[in-house]
Amino acid sequence: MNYWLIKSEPSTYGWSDLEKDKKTTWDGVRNYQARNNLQAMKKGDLALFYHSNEDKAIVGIAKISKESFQDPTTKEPAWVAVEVSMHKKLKNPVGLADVKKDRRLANMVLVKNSRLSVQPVKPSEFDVIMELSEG
DNA sequence: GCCAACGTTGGC
DNA sequence: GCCAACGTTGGC
Repeated sequence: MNYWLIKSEPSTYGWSDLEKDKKTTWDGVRNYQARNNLQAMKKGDLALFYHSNEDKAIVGIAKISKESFQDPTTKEPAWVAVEVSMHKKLKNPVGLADVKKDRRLANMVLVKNSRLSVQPVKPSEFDVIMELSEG
């Protein structure tokens, strides 16, 4: 089981949208590194759901419910999408500032390469996020 | 709204 | 194959 972090601007598609939809197609990724991460996702993997720009916080956990397939928003075979389902809302959002404050998370991709929209997360990092979300 | 960081494009 | 120019993302 692998862990990931997916980013979205809440005004474009936020956690509340996923709660309403229950599941959604994670498409529109046009970055090779992010694409490679999408392709590496396995059914049942968990992904932290991060709100960029407005919130700057991890707000929930999504579950990969369908492994990578052709991105329906383009004909170019280079790009793929996955389907994610609503899994669990965090008790408390974990803000970017909280992540940066915690020494155990100093090497998170979110900190090191904040622009990457689909990131791998280490199990140990995932555990720390869970701990922080408990308040 | 600004700008730094990063990725991509295209001329040479 | 290098690198300057440009566009985009996202934190502040």
